[in-house]
Amino acid sequence: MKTRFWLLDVNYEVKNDTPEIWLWGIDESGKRILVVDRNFLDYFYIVIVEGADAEKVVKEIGKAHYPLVERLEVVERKFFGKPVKAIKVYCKNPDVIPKYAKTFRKIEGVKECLEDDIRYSMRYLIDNDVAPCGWHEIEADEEESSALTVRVDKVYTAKSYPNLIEKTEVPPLRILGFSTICYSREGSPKPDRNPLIIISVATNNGEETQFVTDENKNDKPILEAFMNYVRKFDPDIIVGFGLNGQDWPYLNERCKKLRLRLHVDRAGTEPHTSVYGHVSITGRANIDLLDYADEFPEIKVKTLENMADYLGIMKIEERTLIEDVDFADYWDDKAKRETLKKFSMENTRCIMGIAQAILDFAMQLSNLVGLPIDHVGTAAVGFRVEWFLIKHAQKISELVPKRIEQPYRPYVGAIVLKPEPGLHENIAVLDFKSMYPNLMITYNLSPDTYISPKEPPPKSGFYEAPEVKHRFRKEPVGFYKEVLSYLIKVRDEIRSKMKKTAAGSVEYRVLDARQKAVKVITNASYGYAGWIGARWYIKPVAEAATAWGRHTILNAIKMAENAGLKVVYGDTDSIFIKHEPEKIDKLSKEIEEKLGLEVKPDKVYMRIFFTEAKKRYAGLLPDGQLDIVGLEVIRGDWASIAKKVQERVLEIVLKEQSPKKAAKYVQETIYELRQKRIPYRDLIIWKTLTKAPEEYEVKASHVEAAKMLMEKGWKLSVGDKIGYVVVVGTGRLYERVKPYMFASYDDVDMEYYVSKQIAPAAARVLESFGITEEELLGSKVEEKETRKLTDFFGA
DNA sequence: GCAGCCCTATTACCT
DNA sequence: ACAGGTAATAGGGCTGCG
Repeated sequence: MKTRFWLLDVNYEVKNDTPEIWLWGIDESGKRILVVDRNFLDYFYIVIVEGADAEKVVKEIGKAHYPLVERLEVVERKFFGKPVKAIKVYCKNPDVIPKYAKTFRKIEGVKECLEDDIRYSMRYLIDNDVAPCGWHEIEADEEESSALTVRVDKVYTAKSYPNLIEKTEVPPLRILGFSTICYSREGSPKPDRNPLIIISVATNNGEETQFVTDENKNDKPILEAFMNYVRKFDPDIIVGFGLNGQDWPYLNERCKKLRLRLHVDRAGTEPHTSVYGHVSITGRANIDLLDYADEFPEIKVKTLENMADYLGIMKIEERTLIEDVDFADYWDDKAKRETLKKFSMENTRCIMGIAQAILDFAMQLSNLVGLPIDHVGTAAVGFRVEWFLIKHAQKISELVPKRIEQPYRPYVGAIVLKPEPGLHENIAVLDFKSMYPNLMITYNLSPDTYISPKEPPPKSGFYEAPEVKHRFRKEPVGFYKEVLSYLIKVRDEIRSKMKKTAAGSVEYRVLDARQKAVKVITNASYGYAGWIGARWYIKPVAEAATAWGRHTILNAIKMAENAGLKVVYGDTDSIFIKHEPEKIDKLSKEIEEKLGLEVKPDKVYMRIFFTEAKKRYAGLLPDGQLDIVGLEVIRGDWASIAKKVQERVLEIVLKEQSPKKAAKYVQETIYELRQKRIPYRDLIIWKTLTKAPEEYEVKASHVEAAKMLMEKGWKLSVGDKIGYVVVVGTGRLYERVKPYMFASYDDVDMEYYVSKQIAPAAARVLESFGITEEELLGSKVEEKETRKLTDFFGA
């Protein structure tokens, strides 16, 4: 019978050298199903040396008799666009492939083995055009009494391969979110000594539950209760914040210690860490929302509360936040324990809210890229692009290259113009639409169209990049060009469909998530091309893209100037010019005609302020919004107080055009700070630990703060953000810092924040208007104070 | 011993 | 573990002072 299902998760098992693909899905009636497919043979390729005899290699392998080789097939494929002869080696057991590939490489006439590094489950998805988070139809028999002990409504045996069907909707899914609190007085909790004291769970049917230990902090019962709850609710998706790095490893270890089996999946196995460091829970999708925090660069410190605040789920001001250091105190103090419980439940509520905001995107990304939803989040951008490419390579018979370790060789990038410092009125921004992807399309820049210097020019012609002189065939259409054209076309289609869909409807939301996913992959394509870790890395491809980019913008600038439009700034693919609508209109048309790339008039600033520096400016938009770029306001490594002051200064300067008023405001804030009336949180400075503390060549504040945390038992790792404050004392700056949780307000050195935070941030703007840092430094305010006193005494 | 200079390490931004 | 271009701060080495 035919069955239609939406694919949630995939895994494989090997039984007696026979592999089985397990497709976990939800059918149209909402039943949870498992389809077992035993029909698909795994394989890899042997590439034959040019001119060598493939049949001879086939015979050679046959002679040695490899029992797990099922079949050999001589095929024609392409490798970097060039035709190659290859042998497709079908194997009974996918797990022997790496070993066989290694062995066969040594046979005479064999150039190399390829695609032996593609996992069986991914191979299955790619070859059969099966997409996670998408609908499929399959011919399958129901197993009446399955021998499998799996938690689903129905088990099927596949009789055909699945067929992709067009259907955008997502079936109703059961979603469970949870967060945990551990008890520790010795720094970071460790599973062998510290119990879990609270587990807060919520589900998308509105249920909220807390599992809280007794006075003895005996967590065995609550762990059992939690697992029972999960199995009973039987979620399709489990969400949390920091699940892969924190919760699951901790739960795993803790259960081991308590001699419990961590059983939360649909097949009776334990959660296990898999590719890209994601934790896999068989039959369910385990989604760590922390992985999606990177999609929001505005969130500087990637914490649950910051993310929830940013997404408008729960405002920080409306919460009582409790630091990890204080968990034990809150628990031990009966009066405060309820606050801790409330905090924990709120965390889970935040998780459910964020999940709602992100799941559509995650599903669309998974569906587009082809990686199962639980992998796609943990996979770095480069790998997402790569899987999308691999999926496409299969369709055009292009073999997937091996990842080769390469030395880092830098190349020249984009052009940035020096701005015309100071204030400007009515400035329009003209942007090239997706410049790099479009350049790659226009000039057919691709790994498979590149002509190396030793090759003769092809008859069908070639494009030669300016400056760097790299050549690319005009024909045939390159791999990248094909993929990028498809992405751009699809995104346009989605967006026009969105216009016909009611904004706010479910379909609209899904479409919007889809177009965002497409955009993310499109925009990352140039970066991928220049990434030395890329399987399809060919430096000249990226180098030619930037060369054409420089050529394009320099020409655009020339045209603007010839049209009598002064260019006041520009960066990579944008030019900032005086807003003269008719001239700009004409210019846009000329650029499109002569340079073959689309431009779009972007913003028009009523007023814009440029510093002396590139990449740092602030503009006032017609709706009164400030657009701040590169300045301290948007940097995460400045104290909030300095950022707030600078933002207000910019607002006064741009809206009221009164630098004097701004200066006065700065002096007042400095006064407030010295009076200790500025909240402590506004004085914390956050910096990322980019390597292990001992690897630093020079002493640095955040590293010293990190060391103090580690000494007190806190586990820190590379990538963590360290929050610290500067305290009073002598010596170097790094000798006067403390992790913010360890210092008190009275320790803080206000003069540091005056002279090294507020003053420079404000002066960055105000010095353009003749107000120096010294003037801001509060001397006048102090004078006033002193004068008052002298006046008093003098009277 | 330290101010002043210059260079480098470090971080986080822009497109 | 997508690219290069850029700004800004603090550390650290060195010179030269007296």
